[in-house]
Amino acid sequence: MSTKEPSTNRQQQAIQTKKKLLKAGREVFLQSGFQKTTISQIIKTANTGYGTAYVYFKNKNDLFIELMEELMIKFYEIAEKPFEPTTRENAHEMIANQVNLFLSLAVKEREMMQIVKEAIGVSEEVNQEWKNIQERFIKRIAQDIHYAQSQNLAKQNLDPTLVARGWFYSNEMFMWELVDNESHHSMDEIIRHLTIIYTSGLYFQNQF
Amino acid sequence: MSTKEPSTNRQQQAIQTKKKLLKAGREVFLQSGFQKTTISQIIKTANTGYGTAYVYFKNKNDLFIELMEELMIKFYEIAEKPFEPTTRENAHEMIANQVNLFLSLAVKEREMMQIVKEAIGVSEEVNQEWKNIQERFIKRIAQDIHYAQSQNLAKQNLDPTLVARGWFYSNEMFMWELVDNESHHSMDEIIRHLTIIYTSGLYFQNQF
Amino acid sequence: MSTKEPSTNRQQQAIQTKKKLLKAGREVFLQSGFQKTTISQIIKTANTGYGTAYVYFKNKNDLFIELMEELMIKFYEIAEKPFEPTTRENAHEMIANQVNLFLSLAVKEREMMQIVKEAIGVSEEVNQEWKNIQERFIKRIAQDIHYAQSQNLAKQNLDPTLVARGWFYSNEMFMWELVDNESHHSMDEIIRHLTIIYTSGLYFQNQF
Amino acid sequence: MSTKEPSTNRQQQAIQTKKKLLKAGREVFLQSGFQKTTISQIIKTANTGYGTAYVYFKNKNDLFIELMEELMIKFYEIAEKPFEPTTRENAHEMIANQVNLFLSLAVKEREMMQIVKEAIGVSEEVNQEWKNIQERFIKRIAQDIHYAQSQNLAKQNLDPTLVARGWFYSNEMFMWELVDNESHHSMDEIIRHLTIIYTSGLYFQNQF
DNA sequence: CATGAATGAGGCTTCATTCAT
DNA sequence: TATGAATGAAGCCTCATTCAT
Repeated sequence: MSTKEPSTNRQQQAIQTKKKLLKAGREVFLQSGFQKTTISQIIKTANTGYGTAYVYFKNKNDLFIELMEELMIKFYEIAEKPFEPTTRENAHEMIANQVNLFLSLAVKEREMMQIVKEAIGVSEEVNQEWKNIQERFIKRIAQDIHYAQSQNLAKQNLDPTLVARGWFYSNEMFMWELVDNESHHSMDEIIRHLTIIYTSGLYFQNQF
Repeated sequence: MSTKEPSTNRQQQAIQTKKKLLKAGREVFLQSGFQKTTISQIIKTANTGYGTAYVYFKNKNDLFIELMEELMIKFYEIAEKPFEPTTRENAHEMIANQVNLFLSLAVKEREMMQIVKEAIGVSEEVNQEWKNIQERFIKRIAQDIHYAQSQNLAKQNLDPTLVARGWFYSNEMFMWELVDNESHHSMDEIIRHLTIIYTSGLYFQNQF
Repeated sequence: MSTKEPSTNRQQQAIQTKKKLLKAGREVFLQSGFQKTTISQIIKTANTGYGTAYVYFKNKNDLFIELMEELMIKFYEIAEKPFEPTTRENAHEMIANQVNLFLSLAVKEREMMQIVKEAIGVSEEVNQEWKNIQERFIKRIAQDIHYAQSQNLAKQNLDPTLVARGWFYSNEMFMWELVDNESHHSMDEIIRHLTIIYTSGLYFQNQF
Repeated sequence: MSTKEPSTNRQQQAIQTKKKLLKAGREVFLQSGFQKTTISQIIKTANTGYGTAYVYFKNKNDLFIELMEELMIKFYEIAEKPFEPTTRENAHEMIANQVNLFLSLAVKEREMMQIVKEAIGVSEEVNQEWKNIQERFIKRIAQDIHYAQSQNLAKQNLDPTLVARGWFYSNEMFMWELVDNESHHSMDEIIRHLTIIYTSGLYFQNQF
C-alpha cells in the first residue's frame, strides 16, 4: 500500500503544476494574443521554473492545443445533438435551434475563440486541429441530411456531404464574424436567414 | 530644369528596381511560403542592396500586399459582372456561371492563393486587405439580390446583405478547399450544389 | 543479523538495477552515438527512476567507461598472448597472427568501437581509459621485442618501447579505419603489409 | 571611378572585421579549448556585435576550420616537398628530414595543434577536414614510394598506398604524442626509430 | 537613389542534477 | 535504495532595420 499511495501524491502535485501552466497560458494568450505570447511569459505567470513547462508541453502550440481542446469538447456536444425531424417545419425548427447553440457558444467563448482564430492562421498544428472539428461537424450534418432524405423531407438528388459542407461553412463564417464583433446584424436575424436559405432557398419555387 | 530629363531617367530606374523586387518577392513567397520568407531572402534574390528594399516597402506585409493586389484586380472583374436576370431559370444560370468564374480563377492562381491564405492568418494587414475584397463581393451580390427582389424573382422578406454574406461565405470556403487541393468533389458538383441550395433550398416546398 | 539475508536480497536487487542501466546504456549509445546520448534517455530506456542512475554512476562518462571495460577485457586477452619465437619466420608468423586477432576483434565489435572512438575524442576520461589500453599493448609489445632482441632475432640498437609504440600506432590507425568501414583494402592485405614493413622494412637491404 | 572605389573601402572594413573575429577566435580557443569555447566569448573578445559573427561564420566549427586552414597550409608545404632519391641512403636521409619537418612544425604550433586534436574528436566537420589533410599526405607519400619502386630502391610487391598509410599513421601518432607533451622520448630518437623501421624493418634479413 | 556592413534584442530549447519523499 | 518532479543556467541563432557613404 505504502508503495502506491505516495506516487498518487506526487502525481497530484504534477497535475497541479500542469494546471497552473494551463491557467497561466490561458491568461497570457487572452492578454497578448497567440503570436505575441512567448513561453517565457507563460512560465513567469505560472511562477514555474523555466524547464518545467517543457516537461509538460513540447512547445507553445502544444500547450495551446490542450487549452483549445477543452473548449472544443463543448462544440462537439452541440454537434452530436440528435436530429430526427418528422416534418419540414420540425426540421426547420431543429436546425435553427442547432445554429443558435453553435453561435451562442462561440459568442460566449468569444475571447478564447478570437485567439483560436488567430492561432489557426499561424500554426499548422492548430489549423489541423480545427479541421478535425470542421470535419466532425460536417460528418454529423451529412448524417442528418441523409436522414431527412430517407424521410422524404429533403431533395434526394443532392450529395449530403457536399450540402453539409456548404451549410457548415456559412455557419462557421458568420460565427467568426460574431466572434470578431464585426457583424452588423443580430444573431437572430443571422439564424433566420441562414435557416431559410438552407431549407427553402432564395428564389420562389416554380409555380407548376 | 535639371529635374526634367534626368529625373525621368531616374524614375525609370526606380520603377525597374521596384519591379525587380516584386518579381523576386513573388518567387520567394511561392517557394518558401509567407511566414518563412524573409526580407533578406527577397533582397538577395532581387540582387538589390539591403537598404534598397526599404526605399520601396515598409516591410514584408507591404510588399506582399502590393503583390496581392495585382491578383485581386482579377477577382474584382468577376465581382463586377452585370446581373440582370429575367426569369428564375435565367438567374440560376447566371449565378452558376459567376461561381464558376470565381472558383476557376482561384484554381488557376492556386499557388499564389495558397500563400494569400497563409498570409491572411498571419498578418493583420493582409487580413484587412482580404476583408475589403470580401466586402466588395458581398456588396455587389447584395445589389444583385436586391435587383432580383425588385423583379419579384426572389423572396422579399430577406435582407439582401445578410443573404449575400452567407452565400459568399460558402463560396469562399469551397474556394479555399479547392486551392488547398483538399476537396474530394469535382468543381462542377460543387457549383451545382451551391447553386441549387442557394436558389431553391434543401427541402421540398410545402405542397398546396 | 537482519543485515544478512535481507541485504543479500537488496544486493541482488541492486545488481539487477545496475545491469538494467548498463544494458539500456549500450542500447542507447549504439543508437544515438556518444555525444547525442543523454542520461535521461538511458534512464527512460532502462525504465528506472531518474535519481536511480545517479546512485550507480556519476555521469555519462562513468557509465560508458564501465561498458567499455567489458569490451577492453577482450583486447587485453589478445595483448597478453605469449610470444616466444625461435626464428625470424616464426616471429613473422606470430606477429601476423596477433595483428589478425586484434583487427578481427575490432571489426567484430565494430558498432561499439565506433562509439568508443567518438567518446575518446569527446570525453577526457574515456580518452584516459583508452590511453591505458594503448600503454598496456605497447608495454607488452616492448617485452616481445626485447625477447626477440635477446634471441638475436631483432636489431639491438633500437629502443623496444619506441619501436613498440610506432608499431602499435600503425595497427591502431588501421583498426580505426576498418571500424569506420572506410578502408579500401582487405584486412589480409593490411596485415601482410604491416607485418612486412615492420619485420623487414620497405627498402632492399644493402647488398654488401 | 567614384562608383568603384568606395566599395573597396567598405570591403576593407569587412575584411578587418573578419580578421578581428578570427584573431579573437584563436585567442579564446587557445585559452578555453574547443568544447568550452562559445561564440559569445569570441564576440565579446572581438568587441563586435552579436550578429556580426554570424555574418562571416555559420557557427563555431566554421570559424575554427578557417583558423585551422591557415595552419594546414604550412603542413601542405611540407607534404609537397620533392622526393627523388638516388640511393637507399639518400632516401633514408630525405625521409628522416621530412619527418623532422613534420614533427617540428607540429611542435612549434603545439598550442593550436592541441586544440585541433580536441576539435577533431568533437566536431564531425573538423574531423572531415583533418581526414582531407591525412589523405593529401598519404597520397603524396604513395607517389614517393612508387618512385622509389620504379628506381628499384624499394620492394615492388607492396602496394604504395597501403605502405604510405601505415607509415603516415605512425608519424601522425607520434606527432600527437609530442603535441600532448606526453612523449618520453626525444624527437631525434623518434625520428631515428621511425625511419629505420620503415626503411629496413625490425628484424635481421635472412642470412643466406 | 542605392548600398550593405553592423547590430542586438530576444526567442527557443536542452539536460544534468537535486532533493524531498 | 529508489523515485521523478522541478529546476534554470546557458548556448544557439535569426532577422528586421539602421546609417554612413
